[in-house]
Amino acid sequence: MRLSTKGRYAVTAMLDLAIHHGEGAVTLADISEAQGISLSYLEQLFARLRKNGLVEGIRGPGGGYQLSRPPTEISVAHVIDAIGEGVDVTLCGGKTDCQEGERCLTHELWQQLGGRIHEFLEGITLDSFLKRKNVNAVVRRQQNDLAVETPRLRKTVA
Amino acid sequence: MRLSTKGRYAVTAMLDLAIHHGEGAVTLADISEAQGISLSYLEQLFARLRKNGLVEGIRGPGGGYQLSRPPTEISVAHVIDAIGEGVDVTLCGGKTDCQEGERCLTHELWQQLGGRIHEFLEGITLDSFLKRKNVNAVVRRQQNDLAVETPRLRKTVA
DNA sequence: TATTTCCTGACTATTTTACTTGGTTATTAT
DNA sequence: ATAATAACCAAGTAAAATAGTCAGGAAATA
Repeated sequence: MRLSTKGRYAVTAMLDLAIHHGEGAVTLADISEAQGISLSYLEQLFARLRKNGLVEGIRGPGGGYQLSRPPTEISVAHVIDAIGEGVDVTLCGGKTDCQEGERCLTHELWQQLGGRIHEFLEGITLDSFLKRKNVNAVVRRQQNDLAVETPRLRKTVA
Repeated sequence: MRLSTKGRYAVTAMLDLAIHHGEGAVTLADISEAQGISLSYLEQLFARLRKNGLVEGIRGPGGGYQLSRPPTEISVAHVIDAIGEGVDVTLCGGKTDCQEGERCLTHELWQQLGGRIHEFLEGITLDSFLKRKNVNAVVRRQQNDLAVETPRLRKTVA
Protein backbone atom coordinates (compact mmCIF):
# COMPACT_ATOMS: atom_id res chain seq x y z
CA MET A 1 0.00 0.00 0.00
CA ARG A 2 1.37 3.31 -1.00
CA LEU A 3 -0.22 6.72 -1.20
CA SER A 4 1.59 9.72 -2.58
CA THR A 5 1.18 12.75 -4.80
CA LYS A 6 1.13 10.53 -7.86
CA GLY A 7 -2.16 9.08 -6.74
CA ARG A 8 -3.43 12.55 -6.03
CA TYR A 9 -2.71 13.60 -9.59
CA ALA A 10 -4.60 10.62 -10.90
CA VAL A 11 -7.56 11.11 -8.59
CA THR A 12 -7.93 14.81 -9.30
CA ALA A 13 -7.72 14.13 -13.04
CA MET A 14 -10.37 11.45 -12.72
CA LEU A 15 -12.57 13.85 -10.78
CA ASP A 16 -12.33 16.19 -13.73
CA LEU A 17 -13.67 13.44 -15.97
CA ALA A 18 -16.33 12.59 -13.42
CA ILE A 19 -17.63 16.18 -13.42
CA HIS A 20 -18.06 16.07 -17.18
CA HIS A 21 -19.41 12.55 -17.31
CA GLY A 22 -22.15 12.33 -19.90
CA GLU A 23 -21.10 15.59 -21.52
CA GLY A 24 -18.59 14.08 -23.94
CA ALA A 25 -14.84 13.72 -23.82
CA VAL A 26 -12.32 15.88 -21.99
CA THR A 27 -8.87 16.42 -23.47
CA LEU A 28 -5.71 15.90 -21.49
CA ALA A 29 -4.58 19.32 -22.66
CA ASP A 30 -7.49 20.85 -20.76
CA ILE A 31 -6.75 18.91 -17.60
CA SER A 32 -3.12 19.79 -17.94
CA GLU A 33 -3.92 23.47 -18.17
CA ALA A 34 -6.57 23.46 -15.46
CA GLN A 35 -4.50 21.61 -12.91
CA GLY A 36 -0.96 22.47 -13.84
CA ILE A 37 0.12 18.91 -14.54
CA SER A 38 2.47 18.18 -17.41
CA LEU A 39 0.65 16.84 -20.47
CA SER A 40 2.99 13.92 -21.09
CA TYR A 41 2.88 12.94 -17.47
CA LEU A 42 -0.88 12.83 -17.71
CA GLU A 43 -0.56 10.69 -20.81
CA GLN A 44 1.48 8.20 -18.86
CA LEU A 45 -1.02 8.09 -16.05
CA PHE A 46 -3.95 7.75 -18.45
CA ALA A 47 -2.22 4.95 -20.33
CA ARG A 48 -2.51 2.97 -17.11
CA LEU A 49 -6.01 4.10 -16.34
CA ARG A 50 -7.03 3.01 -19.81
CA LYS A 51 -5.32 -0.37 -19.61
CA ASN A 52 -7.19 -0.98 -16.39
CA GLY A 53 -10.49 -0.18 -18.04
CA LEU A 54 -11.30 2.92 -16.02
CA VAL A 55 -11.33 5.33 -18.94
CA GLU A 56 -11.59 5.18 -22.69
CA GLY A 57 -9.74 7.39 -25.11
CA ILE A 58 -11.28 8.90 -28.22
CA ARG A 59 -8.92 10.04 -30.92
CA GLY A 60 -9.09 12.90 -33.31
CA PRO A 61 -10.61 16.37 -33.04
CA GLY A 62 -13.36 16.57 -30.45
CA GLY A 63 -11.86 13.52 -28.83
CA GLY A 64 -10.36 13.09 -25.39
CA TYR A 65 -11.04 10.81 -22.49
CA GLN A 66 -14.18 9.80 -20.67
CA LEU A 67 -15.02 7.42 -17.87
CA SER A 68 -15.91 3.96 -19.08
CA ARG A 69 -18.18 3.46 -16.08
CA PRO A 70 -20.40 5.92 -14.19
CA PRO A 71 -18.68 7.83 -11.36
CA THR A 72 -20.74 5.88 -8.86
CA GLU A 73 -18.88 2.72 -9.86
CA ILE A 74 -15.32 3.99 -9.69
CA SER A 75 -13.63 4.15 -6.32
CA VAL A 76 -10.50 5.96 -5.25
CA ALA A 77 -9.01 2.52 -4.63
CA HIS A 78 -9.58 1.62 -8.28
CA VAL A 79 -7.68 4.67 -9.40
CA ILE A 80 -4.77 4.17 -7.05
CA ASP A 81 -4.48 0.51 -7.93
CA ALA A 82 -4.59 1.30 -11.64
CA ILE A 83 -1.59 3.58 -11.59
CA GLY A 84 0.49 0.93 -9.89
CA GLU A 85 0.49 2.09 -6.32
CA GLY A 86 -0.46 -0.44 -3.75
CA VAL A 87 1.21 -3.49 -5.21
CA ASP A 88 4.16 -4.29 -3.03
CA VAL A 89 2.57 -4.69 0.37
CA THR A 90 5.25 -6.75 2.07
CA LEU A 91 8.75 -5.54 2.67
CA CYS A 92 10.18 -8.95 1.88
CA GLY A 93 8.28 -9.82 -1.29
CA GLY A 94 10.39 -7.53 -3.40
CA LYS A 95 14.12 -7.49 -3.05
CA THR A 96 15.00 -8.52 0.48
CA ASP A 97 13.70 -12.02 0.13
CA CYS A 98 12.02 -13.27 3.24
CA GLN A 99 14.75 -15.28 4.84
CA GLU A 100 13.06 -18.02 6.78
CA GLY A 101 9.43 -17.78 5.88
CA GLU A 102 8.55 -17.30 9.52
CA ARG A 103 10.60 -14.18 9.93
CA CYS A 104 8.34 -11.95 7.95
CA LEU A 105 5.20 -12.13 10.04
CA THR A 106 5.27 -8.56 11.28
CA HIS A 107 4.70 -7.67 7.66
CA GLU A 108 1.54 -9.71 7.64
CA LEU A 109 0.47 -7.33 10.36
CA TRP A 110 1.09 -4.43 8.09
CA GLN A 111 -0.74 -6.15 5.32
CA GLN A 112 -3.80 -6.12 7.55
CA LEU A 113 -3.53 -2.39 7.95
CA GLY A 114 -2.95 -1.89 4.25
CA GLY A 115 -6.00 -4.02 3.60
CA ARG A 116 -8.16 -1.92 5.86
CA ILE A 117 -7.03 1.31 4.24
CA HIS A 118 -7.77 -0.23 0.89
CA GLU A 119 -11.26 -1.20 1.96
CA PHE A 120 -11.74 2.31 3.21
CA LEU A 121 -10.74 3.77 -0.15
CA GLU A 122 -12.96 1.27 -1.95
CA GLY A 123 -15.87 2.87 -0.16
CA ILE A 124 -15.18 6.31 -1.60
CA THR A 125 -16.44 6.66 -5.16
CA LEU A 126 -15.67 9.57 -7.46
CA ASP A 127 -19.31 10.44 -7.21
CA SER A 128 -19.46 10.51 -3.43
CA PHE A 129 -16.28 12.50 -3.44
CA LEU A 130 -17.80 15.18 -5.62
CA LYS A 131 -21.05 15.31 -3.70
CA ARG A 132 -19.37 16.51 -0.54
CA LYS A 133 -20.29 20.13 0.02
CA ASN A 134 -20.32 22.52 -2.90
CA VAL A 135 -17.15 21.16 -4.35
CA ASN A 136 -18.62 20.57 -7.74
CA ALA A 137 -19.66 24.18 -8.04
CA VAL A 138 -16.24 25.29 -6.94
CA VAL A 139 -14.47 23.26 -9.57
CA ARG A 140 -16.80 24.55 -12.26
CA ARG A 141 -16.09 28.09 -11.15
CA GLN A 142 -12.39 27.41 -11.52
CA GLN A 143 -12.95 26.39 -15.07
CA ASN A 144 -14.95 29.48 -15.84
CA ASP A 145 -12.11 31.55 -14.48
CA LEU A 146 -9.77 29.67 -16.68
CA ALA A 147 -11.94 30.21 -19.71
CA VAL A 148 -11.87 33.94 -19.09
CA GLU A 149 -8.13 34.04 -18.75
CA THR A 150 -7.39 32.02 -21.82
CA PRO A 151 -9.10 32.44 -25.19
CA ARG A 152 -9.51 28.70 -25.34
CA LEU A 153 -12.88 27.44 -24.18
CA ARG A 154 -13.54 23.92 -23.18
CA LYS A 155 -15.72 22.51 -25.90
CA THR A 156 -17.67 20.15 -23.72
CA VAL A 157 -18.94 23.00 -21.60
CA ALA A 158 -21.80 24.87 -23.14
CA MET B 1 -0.79 12.60 3.31
CA ARG B 2 1.71 10.05 2.30
CA LEU B 3 2.05 6.40 3.18
CA SER B 4 5.02 4.37 2.13
CA THR B 5 7.52 1.78 3.34
CA LYS B 6 9.20 4.38 5.51
CA GLY B 7 6.11 4.55 7.67
CA ARG B 8 5.93 0.78 7.72
CA TYR B 9 9.45 0.60 9.10
CA ALA B 10 8.57 3.03 11.83
CA VAL B 11 5.31 1.29 12.72
CA THR B 12 6.82 -2.19 12.88
CA ALA B 13 9.65 -0.89 15.03
CA MET B 14 7.15 0.78 17.34
CA LEU B 15 5.21 -2.47 17.56
CA ASP B 16 8.38 -4.09 18.76
CA LEU B 17 8.58 -1.56 21.57
CA ALA B 18 4.88 -2.00 22.30
CA ILE B 19 5.32 -5.74 22.79
CA HIS B 20 8.00 -5.17 25.38
CA HIS B 21 6.30 -2.25 27.06
CA GLY B 22 6.82 -2.45 30.81
CA GLU B 23 9.67 -4.92 30.43
CA GLY B 24 12.43 -2.37 30.09
CA ALA B 25 14.22 -0.91 27.12
CA VAL B 26 14.79 -2.48 23.71
CA THR B 27 17.96 -1.69 21.78
CA LEU B 28 17.93 -0.56 18.19
CA ALA B 29 20.51 -3.25 17.48
CA ASP B 30 17.92 -5.87 18.41
CA ILE B 31 15.22 -4.32 16.24
CA SER B 32 17.71 -3.99 13.42
CA GLU B 33 18.59 -7.65 13.65
CA ALA B 34 15.05 -8.90 14.12
CA GLN B 35 13.58 -6.93 11.26
CA GLY B 36 16.47 -6.51 8.89
CA ILE B 37 16.48 -2.72 8.99
CA SER B 38 19.77 -0.87 8.91
CA LEU B 39 20.81 0.33 12.37
CA SER B 40 21.68 3.85 11.31
CA TYR B 41 18.46 4.18 9.42
CA LEU B 42 16.59 3.18 12.56
CA GLU B 43 18.55 5.76 14.49
CA GLN B 44 17.35 8.42 12.10
CA LEU B 45 13.75 7.31 12.43
CA PHE B 46 13.96 7.13 16.21
CA ALA B 47 15.51 10.58 16.39
CA ARG B 48 12.22 11.85 15.00
CA LEU B 49 10.08 9.59 17.16
CA ARG B 50 11.94 10.86 20.18
CA LYS B 51 11.63 14.52 19.21
CA ASN B 52 7.90 13.99 18.88
CA GLY B 53 7.70 12.53 22.36
CA LEU B 54 6.62 9.04 21.32
CA VAL B 55 9.66 7.24 22.71
CA GLU B 56 12.44 7.90 25.16
CA GLY B 57 16.00 6.80 24.80
CA ILE B 58 18.08 5.42 27.64
CA ARG B 59 21.81 5.52 27.21
CA GLY B 60 24.49 3.20 28.37
CA PRO B 61 24.56 -0.56 28.91
CA GLY B 62 21.11 -2.02 29.50
CA GLY B 63 19.68 1.01 27.76
CA GLY B 64 17.65 1.28 24.61
CA TYR B 65 14.29 2.76 23.74
CA GLN B 66 10.88 2.47 25.32
CA LEU B 67 7.49 3.99 24.67
CA SER B 68 6.90 7.17 26.61
CA ARG B 69 3.17 6.44 26.71
CA PRO B 70 1.25 3.16 26.97
CA PRO B 71 0.53 1.41 23.64
CA THR B 72 -3.15 2.21 24.07
CA GLU B 73 -2.35 5.91 23.68
CA ILE B 74 -0.19 5.77 20.58
CA SER B 75 -1.88 5.58 17.21
CA VAL B 76 -0.50 4.66 13.84
CA ALA B 77 -1.24 8.23 12.82
CA HIS B 78 1.04 9.51 15.57
CA VAL B 79 3.90 7.41 14.28
CA ILE B 80 3.43 8.38 10.65
CA ASP B 81 3.14 12.05 11.50
CA ALA B 82 6.25 11.88 13.68
CA ILE B 83 8.53 10.64 10.94
CA GLY B 84 7.49 13.49 8.70
CA GLU B 85 5.04 11.84 6.40
CA GLY B 86 1.74 13.57 5.99
CA VAL B 87 2.89 17.15 6.10
CA ASP B 88 2.58 18.51 2.60
CA VAL B 89 -1.05 17.85 1.86
CA THR B 90 -1.53 20.34 -0.95
CA LEU B 91 0.24 20.14 -4.24
CA CYS B 92 0.62 23.89 -4.39
CA GLY B 93 1.87 24.61 -0.88
CA GLY B 94 5.33 23.38 -1.69
CA LYS B 95 7.05 24.38 -4.87
CA THR B 96 4.39 25.05 -7.51
CA ASP B 97 2.93 27.99 -5.68
CA CYS B 98 -0.79 28.20 -6.02
CA GLN B 99 -1.20 30.69 -8.81
CA GLU B 100 -4.44 32.47 -8.13
CA GLY B 101 -5.56 31.25 -4.76
CA GLU B 102 -8.79 30.02 -6.29
CA ARG B 103 -7.11 27.64 -8.65
CA CYS B 104 -6.10 25.15 -6.02
CA LEU B 105 -9.48 24.08 -4.78
CA THR B 106 -9.38 20.56 -6.15
CA HIS B 107 -6.56 20.05 -3.69
CA GLU B 108 -8.82 20.99 -0.88
CA LEU B 109 -10.84 18.03 -2.06
CA TRP B 110 -7.88 15.80 -1.65
CA GLN B 111 -7.19 17.28 1.71
CA GLN B 112 -10.58 16.00 2.77
CA LEU B 113 -9.65 12.51 1.73
CA GLY B 114 -6.27 12.78 3.43
CA GLY B 115 -8.06 13.95 6.53
CA ARG B 116 -10.37 10.98 6.54
CA ILE B 117 -7.51 8.53 6.14
CA HIS B 118 -5.74 10.28 8.97
CA GLU B 119 -8.78 9.97 11.21
CA PHE B 120 -8.93 6.32 10.31
CA LEU B 121 -5.31 5.79 11.31
CA GLU B 122 -5.85 7.75 14.52
CA GLY B 123 -8.32 5.08 15.50
CA ILE B 124 -5.74 2.32 15.30
CA THR B 125 -3.50 2.17 18.36
CA LEU B 126 -0.39 0.06 18.67
CA ASP B 127 -2.26 -1.90 21.28
CA SER B 128 -5.29 -2.65 19.13
CA PHE B 129 -2.96 -3.54 16.32
CA LEU B 130 -1.23 -6.17 18.42
CA LYS B 131 -4.43 -7.59 19.81
CA ARG B 132 -5.64 -8.70 16.42
CA LYS B 133 -5.47 -12.48 16.24
CA ASN B 134 -2.46 -14.28 17.68
CA VAL B 135 -0.04 -11.83 16.23
CA ASN B 136 1.65 -11.13 19.49
CA ALA B 137 2.48 -14.77 19.99
CA VAL B 138 3.80 -14.99 16.48
CA VAL B 139 6.15 -12.09 16.94
CA ARG B 140 7.42 -13.55 20.18
CA ARG B 141 8.06 -16.84 18.44
CA GLN B 142 10.07 -15.01 15.82
CA GLN B 143 12.26 -13.62 18.50
CA ASN B 144 12.78 -17.01 20.08
CA ASP B 145 13.87 -18.31 16.73
CA LEU B 146 16.27 -15.44 16.47
CA ALA B 147 17.65 -16.09 19.93
CA VAL B 148 18.36 -19.69 19.00
CA GLU B 149 20.12 -18.73 15.82
CA THR B 150 22.33 -16.11 17.36
CA PRO B 151 24.19 -16.49 20.64
CA ARG B 152 22.91 -13.07 21.62
CA LEU B 153 19.78 -13.15 23.76
CA ARG B 154 17.51 -10.19 24.17
CA LYS B 155 18.05 -9.06 27.72
CA THR B 156 14.58 -7.77 28.29
CA VAL B 157 13.07 -11.19 27.69
CA ALA B 158 13.22 -13.45 30.71
C1' DT C 1 38.54 3.35 32.60
C1' DA C 2 36.24 0.53 29.27
C1' DT C 3 31.99 -0.81 27.30
C1' DT C 4 27.53 -0.06 25.84
C1' DT C 5 24.22 2.45 23.67
C1' DC C 6 22.10 6.49 22.31
C1' DC C 7 22.87 10.56 19.48
C1' DT C 8 24.46 13.55 15.54
C1' DG C 9 25.86 15.06 11.03
C1' DA C 10 27.33 14.42 6.58
C1' DC C 11 27.74 11.78 2.68
C1' DT C 12 26.31 8.03 -0.98
C1' DA C 13 23.42 4.85 -3.75
C1' DT C 14 19.08 3.54 -5.37
C1' DT C 15 14.45 4.27 -6.53
C1' DT C 16 10.51 6.98 -7.52
C1' DT C 17 8.48 11.02 -9.22
C1' DA C 18 7.72 14.34 -12.48
C1' DC C 19 8.78 16.02 -16.62
C1' DT C 20 10.75 16.31 -21.59
C1' DT C 21 11.45 15.18 -26.28
C1' DG C 22 10.17 13.33 -30.46
C1' DG C 23 7.65 10.78 -32.65
C1' DT C 24 3.09 7.51 -34.64
C1' DT C 25 -1.55 6.70 -35.49
C1' DA C 26 -6.64 7.45 -35.76
C1' DT C 27 -10.24 10.75 -36.53
C1' DT C 28 -12.53 14.88 -37.92
C1' DA C 29 -13.07 19.18 -40.58
C1' DT C 30 -11.84 21.91 -44.68
C1' DA D 1 -6.86 14.79 -50.26
C1' DT D 2 -4.97 17.34 -46.77
C1' DA D 3 -4.49 19.55 -42.68
C1' DA D 4 -5.52 19.84 -37.93
C1' DT D 5 -6.46 17.52 -33.68
C1' DA D 6 -5.67 14.61 -30.04
C1' DA D 7 -4.84 10.04 -28.41
C1' DC D 8 -0.95 6.88 -28.23
C1' DC D 9 3.97 5.33 -27.61
C1' DA D 10 9.04 5.03 -26.22
C1' DA D 11 13.02 6.66 -24.38
C1' DG D 12 15.60 9.62 -21.77
C1' DT D 13 16.43 13.26 -17.95
C1' DA D 14 16.19 16.07 -13.61
C1' DA D 15 14.91 16.37 -9.09
C1' DA D 16 13.41 14.43 -5.01
C1' DA D 17 12.61 10.77 -1.55
C1' DT D 18 14.12 6.50 0.33
C1' DA D 19 17.42 3.64 2.32
C1' DG D 20 21.73 3.04 3.84
C1' DT D 21 26.83 4.12 5.14
C1' DC D 22 30.47 6.24 7.71
C1' DA D 23 32.65 8.49 11.37
C1' DG D 24 32.52 10.23 15.27
C1' DG D 25 30.57 12.11 19.48
C1' DA D 26 28.15 11.90 24.72
C1' DA D 27 25.85 9.70 28.62
C1' DA D 28 25.43 5.83 31.54
C1' DT D 29 26.96 1.60 33.56
C1' DA D 30 30.19 -1.84 35.31
